[in-house]
Amino acid sequence: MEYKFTDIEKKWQEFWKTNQLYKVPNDFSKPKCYVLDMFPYPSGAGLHVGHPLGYIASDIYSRYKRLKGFNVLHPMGFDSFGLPAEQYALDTGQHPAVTTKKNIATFKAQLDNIGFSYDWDREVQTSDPSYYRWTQWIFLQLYNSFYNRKTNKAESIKILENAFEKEGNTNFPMPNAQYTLPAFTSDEWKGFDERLRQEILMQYRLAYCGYGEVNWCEALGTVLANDEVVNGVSERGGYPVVKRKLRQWYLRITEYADRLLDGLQTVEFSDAMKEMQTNWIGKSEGAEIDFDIAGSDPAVAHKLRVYTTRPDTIYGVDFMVIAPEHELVEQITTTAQKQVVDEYIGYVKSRSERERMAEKKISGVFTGAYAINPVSGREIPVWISEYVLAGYGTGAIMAVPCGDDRDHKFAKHFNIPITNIIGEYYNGQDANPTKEAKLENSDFLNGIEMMKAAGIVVSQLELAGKGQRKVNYRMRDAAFSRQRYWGEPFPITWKDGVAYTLSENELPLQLPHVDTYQPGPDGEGPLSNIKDWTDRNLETNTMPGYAGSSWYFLRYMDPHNENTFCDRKVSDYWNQVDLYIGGTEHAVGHLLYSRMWTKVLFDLGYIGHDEPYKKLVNQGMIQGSSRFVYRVHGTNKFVSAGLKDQYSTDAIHADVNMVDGFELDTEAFRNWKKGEFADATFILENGKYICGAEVEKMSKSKFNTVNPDDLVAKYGADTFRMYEMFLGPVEMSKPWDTKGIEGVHRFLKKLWRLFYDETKGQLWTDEKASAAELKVLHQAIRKIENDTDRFSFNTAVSSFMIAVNELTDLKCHKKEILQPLLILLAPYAPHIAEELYNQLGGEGSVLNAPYPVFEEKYTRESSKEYPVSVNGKTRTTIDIALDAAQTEVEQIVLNNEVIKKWLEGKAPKRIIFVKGKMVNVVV
RNA sequence: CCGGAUGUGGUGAAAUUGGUAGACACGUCAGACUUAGGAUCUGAUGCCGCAAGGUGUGGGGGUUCGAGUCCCUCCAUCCGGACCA
Repeated sequence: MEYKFTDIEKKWQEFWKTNQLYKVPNDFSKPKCYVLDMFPYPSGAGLHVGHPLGYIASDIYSRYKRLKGFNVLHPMGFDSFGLPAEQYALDTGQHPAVTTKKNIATFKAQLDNIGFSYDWDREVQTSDPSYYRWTQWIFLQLYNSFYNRKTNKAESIKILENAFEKEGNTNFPMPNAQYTLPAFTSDEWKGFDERLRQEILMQYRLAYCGYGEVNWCEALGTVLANDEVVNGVSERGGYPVVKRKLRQWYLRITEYADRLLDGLQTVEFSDAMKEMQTNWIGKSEGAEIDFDIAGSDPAVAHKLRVYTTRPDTIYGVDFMVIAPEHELVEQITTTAQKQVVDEYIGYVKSRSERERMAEKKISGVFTGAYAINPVSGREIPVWISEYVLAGYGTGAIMAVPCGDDRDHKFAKHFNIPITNIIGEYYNGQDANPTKEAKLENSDFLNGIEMMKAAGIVVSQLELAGKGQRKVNYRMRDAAFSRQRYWGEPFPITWKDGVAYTLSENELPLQLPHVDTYQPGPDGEGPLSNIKDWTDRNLETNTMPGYAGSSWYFLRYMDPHNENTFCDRKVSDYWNQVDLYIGGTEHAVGHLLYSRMWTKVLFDLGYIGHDEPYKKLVNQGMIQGSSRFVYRVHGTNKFVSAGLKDQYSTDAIHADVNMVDGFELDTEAFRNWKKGEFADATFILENGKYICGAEVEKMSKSKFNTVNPDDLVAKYGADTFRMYEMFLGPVEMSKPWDTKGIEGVHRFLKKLWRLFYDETKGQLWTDEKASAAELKVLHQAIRKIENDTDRFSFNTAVSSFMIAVNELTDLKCHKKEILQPLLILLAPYAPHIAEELYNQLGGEGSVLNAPYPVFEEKYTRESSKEYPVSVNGKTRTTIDIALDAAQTEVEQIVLNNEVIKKWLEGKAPKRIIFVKGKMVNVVV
């Protein structure tokens, strides 16, 4: 009997489906394990071999945990709102709902082909009204909450309203100090009209509407989040992005900065990932210091407030720099300098964000004004320069050229004298940002270490009322609205400029059907073109892509609940995602937003945990390995890669699927692209046409995509699964190479031959296993269990191969050995494992079999022990090297080889002995 | 510039706490069975060398009885953040 993988896989996939073996009950009596993949955006291109890498890893782990007796939640769904579907709709007129549905069907078929153990009953689609109903509901919770800095958690906005009524906002300072009315009393509050009250409350809400500079992308007609902008262009499409003021919705994620930072201590993310999130949050501790402007009327004295992380360098301040957009610019510029300042500001405005980032030219201009150092009383010139950013800190800095590189370059460029406060740490050539120097030229701070001085300076400034400690974050509130159609509508109506929420029983607010997807007027979204929508005064923005993905892991737990987004008892049971697998590209987007939403839902008491993911594994990207053919310029001749230097050629992408390794199938090439190259002639080397190669991103346009369906058809899903794992560690990025898949396929065939012989048929027996056979089995159990536990799937696959090789050598066909081996294999190659397990007469499905238990006694070496006396009858002096933990040696176990040598007269000179085990004998 | 990661045969890669480097597989070579094989099996395969032997984990230095693994330094590649005071 042959290994007919296609029949076997079809048979068992149907069996699992009809018997609902993947159905996961919310059975609270069993220990749980939640294994989650980042759900895909169902693009029109379908899956390529890069996608399933993480899915296979998580599927193996889920099946493994299931065998270990856990109730495993391993769901899949689709992040089906998003830009590409809408872009496609704009191009073709096809409704996003239609294309999305089609794409999802394709994805599901492709996924099922690989044999994943998803419980499709729990599938979620973010664009489904029964799902986004709850996205809208959670939005309302965000909208109706504020962050109470006293209790350090989100609380109902009603608590805030009551407080305002009683005592004004003295105990609840406004998070956004830029607002024109930062403080008010109880009486004032009572006097405010509805509109003003609502406007004030808006300054506190966790989801709020405001005007702000946003990243506006003209080409996409929409606003992008900071992390969707890469180097001044849009991440998707690479279109230019400019700043523009628009009415926008935001999430007040900045209030959670500290908790998002602290939470990282409690989760198992890679150091790289934690680092990225930490950098994105960008917490820095320092001080705000007020400098008076010299000569100004004390009554209206202009204070210049700066932010610094190094208050200890206060005596080294040689000049001040304020951002060109700073509000004080106009007020402090002297008449003499007015013209040059205006010119400079004009110049800065003419430069795009991109230019400012690309060419780091030193530029700036003196305002004519002087500030007074609040500690030394020294008068310091105030400059304007674009290297100071209006959006960070206070938009103004105190420049310490001897300690900061940018300040130093600026001082040198404009010939500003430099005060050295760090002695020999400063060489006159380059700034030195040391924190270790003992201060000089710093009056009462002289001789004090910089680290200590910082505290002293801040304390003194605080006493004098000229400064205070201040923590700054680089992270901004997240823009939460898009001028787009294909997203969740906001459950908000507008009346007289005041936002009102829909009531919960009006949800879901369904996305209306439209015939055109063109943007509305003034950068508004397509919804503003719909009369019925605008008549109802509904918000015309929609939510961004990350809205639906910020909580989907909760919906999987209780997907059909119509009373709540997820029952509290159910979320308490499934709790955190035990293993989350996905790419690094979501490091600062999705992962931060979903962490914030989880914390909010936790604060409001809807769930019992405040970090969504316990452990995160980042799968590497599978790149494409492109192939090129070289056409001799201006001809129809193609020259093999090794000879191309002799000609002038153009490189053309050739489809990797018609190349075997590097050798081109020239016939296939002639038939490719409807015969575009039908008349091609080839200049071969050694009778072959060799292609050039390059590693690139996997993409259809580069003809380097490989469809998993093709590989499954040729080798079977089990081979495909194991091969993807065999490629290397899941975390590592690597180019796809189909070549080695034969080896894995060969392994499965070899395994099959332990059970069946083509001529003899069934091979397995009920004989008792030998010690050698048991040793092979138990070594395999130990290794594979261990490897699976630590996600080292590539070495686990190797261990299977070793075991099967050894059993083949031993001609072992014993059920006692083979059956446990199949259970070990079931997570990796479920179809063949199920088939053979069944053939052996295993009870029920291998999916529910008990995992084999490793017993050490079977793996012990059976060697004889030779006690050797060292202090008694010595035949020679032996030097015994011990490791630190070892204090004495009672017995040395020598192996036969050493004894033999000893008897030949080669006495050991030194025996190296580590942790009770002899590791080396120096003869 | 800052931060993180990686660097091991022709190739993908192994090597739990420092303990025989290169497991396992691809590829290659030789052979067996075959009408044939892109099936299967056996053997060889880091490099230099006919051999004995030498050498070997990006380069250099160090700690150690012993270093792919730890420390210092330099180089290369990839990823992330970048005028954040």
